[in-house]
Amino acid sequence: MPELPEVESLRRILARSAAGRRMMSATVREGRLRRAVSRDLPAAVTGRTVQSVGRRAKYLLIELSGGQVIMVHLGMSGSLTHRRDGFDPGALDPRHDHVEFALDDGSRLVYNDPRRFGLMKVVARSHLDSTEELKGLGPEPLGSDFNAAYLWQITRGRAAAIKNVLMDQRVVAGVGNIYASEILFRAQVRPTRPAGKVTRAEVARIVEHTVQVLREAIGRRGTTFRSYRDSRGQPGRFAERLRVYDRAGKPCPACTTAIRSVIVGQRSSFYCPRCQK
DNA sequence: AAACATTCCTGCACGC
DNA sequence: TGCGTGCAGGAATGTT
Repeated sequence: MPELPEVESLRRILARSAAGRRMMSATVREGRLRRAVSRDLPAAVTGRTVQSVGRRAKYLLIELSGGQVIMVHLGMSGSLTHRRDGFDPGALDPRHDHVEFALDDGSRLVYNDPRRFGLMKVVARSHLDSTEELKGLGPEPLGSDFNAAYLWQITRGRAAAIKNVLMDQRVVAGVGNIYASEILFRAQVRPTRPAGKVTRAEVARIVEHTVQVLREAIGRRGTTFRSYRDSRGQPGRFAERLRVYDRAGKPCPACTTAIRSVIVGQRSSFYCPRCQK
């Protein structure tokens, strides 16, 4: 489930464990991701030192000496693990260890992605914000630019379902399918509601719970259903906090009515027909 | 065996 | 008409 909380968790762990380390080599075993990994990548990063690790939306940004940044997106099924002796790969299949960076302390950063919907590229830091990937992104959901006034204004007149708008990365960057369902449950708004018909009070609740859900998920290092692992190889622990996602037919934690599932914008969505209007 | 955590692209409908 | 925008649908892929 690489949505924002998963990527932010990776960032925090890597910022502690990989910062200051020098990259001794990079190996691309399988470069056919969403876009092909450039052949120049190993040469561009070898010998560089990891200065810091950032994030924009669901993109992880590994900042290197020399002004280069490795931009990583985990797609649907990707993970980036920091491995040393004794590392337990958990559910990760070594056949999908596509890219590997060897660090100067003998540890390795390994990008694993079964479905290969992810992305990895090297960009000059000065050009980061003008890349195709980042330039159209909306505000960070945990930043001050994402507020009720903004969401109110951007939803007016829109016929699309509120859940689709919330997941539109140009509207707000980082909310994916799982958290969208959870946010709307807490905000008591049905995922199918036309965005333009969501009231002021509801818009305010959506913003409030977006922040609350994402913060809580970051605190639990994300959500794991199947193979997602954080950079230490551990599953995320937000899965046990999910109130509606993947719980069709089970009782609503608030009122015990059976949770329903519905397809919105080709993505499965879950809601309580009683609590959510 | 149908479903799926992501993004990107196409094409249609609509309004100015 | 032509252009921009909004929106829906499909595709990429391997696993369970």
